[in-house]
Amino acid sequence: MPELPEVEVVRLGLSGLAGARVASVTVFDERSLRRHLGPSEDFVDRLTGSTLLHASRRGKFLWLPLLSEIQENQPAEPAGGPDLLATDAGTPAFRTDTDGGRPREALVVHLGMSGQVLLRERGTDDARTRIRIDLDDPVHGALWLNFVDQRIFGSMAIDELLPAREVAGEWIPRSVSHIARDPLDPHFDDRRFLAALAGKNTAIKRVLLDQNQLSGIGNIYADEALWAARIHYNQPAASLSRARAKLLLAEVRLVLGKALAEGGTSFDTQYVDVNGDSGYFAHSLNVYGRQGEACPRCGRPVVREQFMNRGSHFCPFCQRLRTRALAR
DNA sequence: CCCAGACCCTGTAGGC
DNA sequence: TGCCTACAGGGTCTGG
Repeated sequence: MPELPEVEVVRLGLSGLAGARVASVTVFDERSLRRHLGPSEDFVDRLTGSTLLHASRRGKFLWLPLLSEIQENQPAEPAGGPDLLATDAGTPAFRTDTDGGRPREALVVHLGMSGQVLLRERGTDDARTRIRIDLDDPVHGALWLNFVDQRIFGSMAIDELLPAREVAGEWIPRSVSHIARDPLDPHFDDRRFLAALAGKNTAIKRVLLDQNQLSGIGNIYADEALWAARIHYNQPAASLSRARAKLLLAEVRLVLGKALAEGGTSFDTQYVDVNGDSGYFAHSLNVYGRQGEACPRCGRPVVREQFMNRGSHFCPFCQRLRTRALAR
């Protein structure tokens, strides 16, 4: 179940693809294009022939900016020079806009529950490959990028790049622009997040999972961070003291950072990096998936309850639901 | 606007 | 052995 650390590992694996050219695209299952606005032919046409640039990420979404064939064939604008239009045959025309060479759109990837991006030598198939991108890479040669997704909650799409809100020169796909920054992002706004918490009467876990408030956290890391901060998943967000909310945010950062350092969580073959290797964070989990086992802090059994159509794992002793505002 | 819950999707595990 | 059901949950959408 890829969350921020897992997606970041995939992003790092894809960053080496910068400069690779898309030779061809095959869509085996159109359901994997659910987020693409337009038919699959449009997806294939816009991707084929373009060059991939280095991968970016916002929360659990990642994207590879695309340089189109047309842009590549255009000569660079002369520095400081006036717009030169063709005056006779054979003289190249230059674009008038100053950022004519920047990527206009990107290949957006979301792994959903079971998505994998696997880089293989050309000709190496993977079971349940929904989309294949055939690449010519200047360093690695002929590659297949196999988008594998058992449950098809993930997707690929081509989307327009827009300027990011807070940071000049940063671009983000339109379909991702509503996703909040993740808590490890240097531009994450702590004060704004804490203020949002104070204004929400809903359960704290629901807020942690709300990608519009802060991104990158899924069910696993929500449970782990709440356990570390000793907060019950159903505690109303607004009932947390500011100190308690700050502690929770710090624990979120700790658990995400630790998982990132260990290469992401893995329980089975559901999550793998671009080489198909698993992470090792599963050994570090304190409550997730450990119902019935001893709480690592107090020794009492960990409990699993249904919440938001998901399992919530917690220690009923360490994480008690409090009806009055938390003092500390 | 805020909030809660339904829905999508399929390989695997477990019961009988 | 084989059939059946329950289960996993990220993100979007709808309805109150």
